Amino acid sequence: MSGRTAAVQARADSVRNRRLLLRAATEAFAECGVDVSMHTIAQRAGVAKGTVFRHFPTKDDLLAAIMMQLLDRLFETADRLLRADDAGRALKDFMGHGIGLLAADRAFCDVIGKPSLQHADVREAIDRLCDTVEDLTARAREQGAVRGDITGTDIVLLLGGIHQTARPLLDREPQAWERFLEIAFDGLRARGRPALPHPPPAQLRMADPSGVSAPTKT
Amino acid sequence: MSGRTAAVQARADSVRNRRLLLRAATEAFAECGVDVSMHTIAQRAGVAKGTVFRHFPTKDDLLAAIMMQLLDRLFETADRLLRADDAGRALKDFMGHGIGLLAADRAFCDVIGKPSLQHADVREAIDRLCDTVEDLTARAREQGAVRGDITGTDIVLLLGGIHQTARPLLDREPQAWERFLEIAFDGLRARGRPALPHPPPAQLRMADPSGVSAPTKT
DNA sequence: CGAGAAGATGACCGGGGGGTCATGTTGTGC
DNA sequence: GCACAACATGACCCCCCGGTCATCTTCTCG
Repeated sequence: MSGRTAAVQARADSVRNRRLLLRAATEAFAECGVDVSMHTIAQRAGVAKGTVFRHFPTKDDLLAAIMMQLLDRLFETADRLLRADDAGRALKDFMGHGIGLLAADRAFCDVIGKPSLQHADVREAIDRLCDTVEDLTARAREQGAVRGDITGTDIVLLLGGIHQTARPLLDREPQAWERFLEIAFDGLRARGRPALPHPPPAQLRMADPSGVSAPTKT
Repeated sequence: MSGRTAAVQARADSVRNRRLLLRAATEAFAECGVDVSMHTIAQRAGVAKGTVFRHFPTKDDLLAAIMMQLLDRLFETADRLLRADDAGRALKDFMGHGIGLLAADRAFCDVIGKPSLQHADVREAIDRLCDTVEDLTARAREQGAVRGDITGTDIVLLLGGIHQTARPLLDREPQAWERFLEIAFDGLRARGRPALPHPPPAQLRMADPSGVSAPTKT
């Protein structure tokens, strides 16, 4: 380890291409969703297809690298809002943030939507995020901002649902989700209403329980 | 036209295969969504791929034929509920019906989700359905069952959204959507709340305004 | 500047999609 | 029962996907 630069020095054009690639992939995934082709991404980055696979062995690796950025940013937001005074406001702000991300990135919707075929990193990041949302929700519940039988999993699920509600309007009215977030949040308050007809959903766990991440020493 | 049977008599095995095909396609689309392959559908029907294309020139034709069945049934339900006394209850029942259909048929979700690349029949059927939902909603609004600034388009959009909310739980808890329908409906009531932050969405029109269906004589 | 290694390239592969068509098969009217 | 039209079949076409690799280019270090 020779101080600043690592032992193996990356070539200048390599790091340049990697940057171009990440930028192009971020944009392409956001616009087109996970089904955008590697060829398209390569074109938008101005490199050949082989170069993409040199930097990211599989499409999943590339997708995971980009999703991790999004998830990390969202996690930071959630973690910061955990320190807010008004827990109800914080929860609603977080939901707005999450829905905004979903509206701006089709690939993010796709990844959140189907838990299959994803990198372990991504799955764990989602789980961490869910944990933080659970805390956010618990605080809102204690402060009476939402009814007592609402869980963090409800909130996580509602993120995708509210975005989906406003999705057909995305082109013409990009802010329409605010309307449906308000409706949903009014439903979450709903003081004096009878108990909800279905029990609270079990917590979503993306990382499979086979002990991939947490070595339980068995 | 020679009474019961048409001038050109269809062969017995042909109508048999057509029936098998429609059954298989209905099931396959419901289970796998619109991306299920024509080969798969042919296999499940017990016929060769060419036979599928003999009965339905393109995949879109087959999909449209099956979606029309669903839409017609849903339209009948909506039309019947229009005659109910309790308009709020009727609206909620209709939403439950629609969400149940979405939960049971992946292709239905896909078709409703993306308005592009669809048959004109399907688009018109969806528009007709939207009109009826508008009526259902107007009655509920007049009876005070939902707040005054809720439109039929809100309801249509919420159908997809509520289903999407419960979708990750579909395998383990197929009825979970009831919970989120209750939350959303509480939000739709929400007496004494401030006005919603975003104006009511414009009515969704699937049939393009180029005058394909309604000859506006221009 | 020269040598060598790291990187970039795009033709190529196997798989799977929707759709076609020459050929073989079968139901039907006379 | 015969002849013919309607029908069924599956090999085939073209396209696009993710991924590979022999070949060529370019950066870097001495």
